[in-house]
Amino acid sequence: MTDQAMPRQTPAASSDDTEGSCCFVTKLFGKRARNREAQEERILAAATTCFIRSGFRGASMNDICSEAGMSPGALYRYFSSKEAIIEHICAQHRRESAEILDRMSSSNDIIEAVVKVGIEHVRHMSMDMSNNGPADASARLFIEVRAEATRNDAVAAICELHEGMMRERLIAAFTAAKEAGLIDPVVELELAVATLAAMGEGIILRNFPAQGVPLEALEPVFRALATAVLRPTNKQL
Amino acid sequence: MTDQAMPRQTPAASSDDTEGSCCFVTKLFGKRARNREAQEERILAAATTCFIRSGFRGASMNDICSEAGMSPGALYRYFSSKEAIIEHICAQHRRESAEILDRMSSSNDIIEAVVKVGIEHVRHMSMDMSNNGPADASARLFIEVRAEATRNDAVAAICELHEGMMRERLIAAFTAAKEAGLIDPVVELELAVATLAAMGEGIILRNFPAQGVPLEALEPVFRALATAVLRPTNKQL
DNA sequence: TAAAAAAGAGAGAACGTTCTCTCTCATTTA
DNA sequence: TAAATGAGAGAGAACGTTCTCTCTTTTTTA
Repeated sequence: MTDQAMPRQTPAASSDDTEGSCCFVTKLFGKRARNREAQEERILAAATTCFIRSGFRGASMNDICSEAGMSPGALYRYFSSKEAIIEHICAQHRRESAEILDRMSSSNDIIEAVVKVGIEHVRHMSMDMSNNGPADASARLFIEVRAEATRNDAVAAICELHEGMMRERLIAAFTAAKEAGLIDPVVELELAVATLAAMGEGIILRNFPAQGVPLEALEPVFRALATAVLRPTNKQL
Repeated sequence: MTDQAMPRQTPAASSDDTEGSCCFVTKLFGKRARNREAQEERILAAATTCFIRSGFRGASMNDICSEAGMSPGALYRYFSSKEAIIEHICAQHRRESAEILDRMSSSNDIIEAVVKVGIEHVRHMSMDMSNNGPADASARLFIEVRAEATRNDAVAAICELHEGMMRERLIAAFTAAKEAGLIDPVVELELAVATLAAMGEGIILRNFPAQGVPLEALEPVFRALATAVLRPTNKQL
């Protein structure tokens, strides 16, 4: 099965050149620069679609060109290699995952905060409609990124970078919660964080929402597991 | 980095033709048949090594031939295509995972049985020395298989087959345990099985042993999570 | 049992295709 | 008009697979 061809289009032809393009600012923020960004995004979106459909190795540059409605000559003006596109997409995906943690509430119920972040993470992975592909596109890409990381050092480094950030962020929140008496003092925070992360990723990997388990059903599961990990001796508050 | 070349060898040259080759039994069980099996295994082992190193798409048939010390002409006598080798290896890997469940004890402590199976699963995935590759070779292959299953229908069917068997096996054990009063009556067994499976696979995905978390440290984690899932209201027995 | 025929197994060159990436030249934009 | 942009042919390597040929082993024939 081959990729759908798209009619080639010159993006600047989309006729909204209302903004004035004056002086040297044009160099950095003018139409040219904006167009370059738009083209890069177009390529990345097309590549993401192709990679989800066929994998990093399975999708060819021709596939990506067709999907983007662009010639190889044009595409290579924006990205120097397929590897560069892969790394860009991996970084983007891992960054988006990490950013979910930034929205974690610092309320005084650490268990509920963890549950909310877990659910949010699964929702983001399994019900992403921003691409026009399958709902679980992001989860598929996640598996692909992880597989790539086992043999591609650059991708492994990207994953490690963002995972380290997530780990730190969680450890900080947990340390505060522990001091506030919201987490059992016997809990080893590093292991707890690793366990919760493994759980979340396992649920993404098995793709619960796509298998008929609704997000709401996942909530008590997350709560039970978070409680088991953070309050093993079951003291309330 | 390219694959190591191996000196070609004619397996029949290994001069142990002590067994008499008489009558029609030779046809099915004779040297020829045994040799064919040995060659198939040689190819599968080589392919596994290459696939772990470079992925299903990243490893070429030439890589596999070099690793097996065999020419393409010889290899294609045993497997009709690369796809056939991939499917064979996927089936083998998933079958081995499923078989771990067959050794699950039917003792009267369901939690401990689950813990043991979980640990055994992680050990099998993360500390497999049967290949001479990395210790977590099996875990890497697992991720690759899962990634392939998202876009290869044949591989997806293989995964689904074995997963269904595992699910049934666990549901049966849990149903018995529930009737014996070892599992909280409010527990939905399907969701419990799915949750435990996700946890196990998440831990394999994150590769705890390779990251410095020893198997023994994993035991209380598994126990806490199994308890949370199977006895949410925390009645003892 | 000895010679002849058939089948099996493997090596390695070669096939057609597809891959990533480059080059040239035309067109658009500032 | 100079610089930026894009189309598309295509180079060169690598891909999965097949082909032909040789050598060995087994089976059949005399």
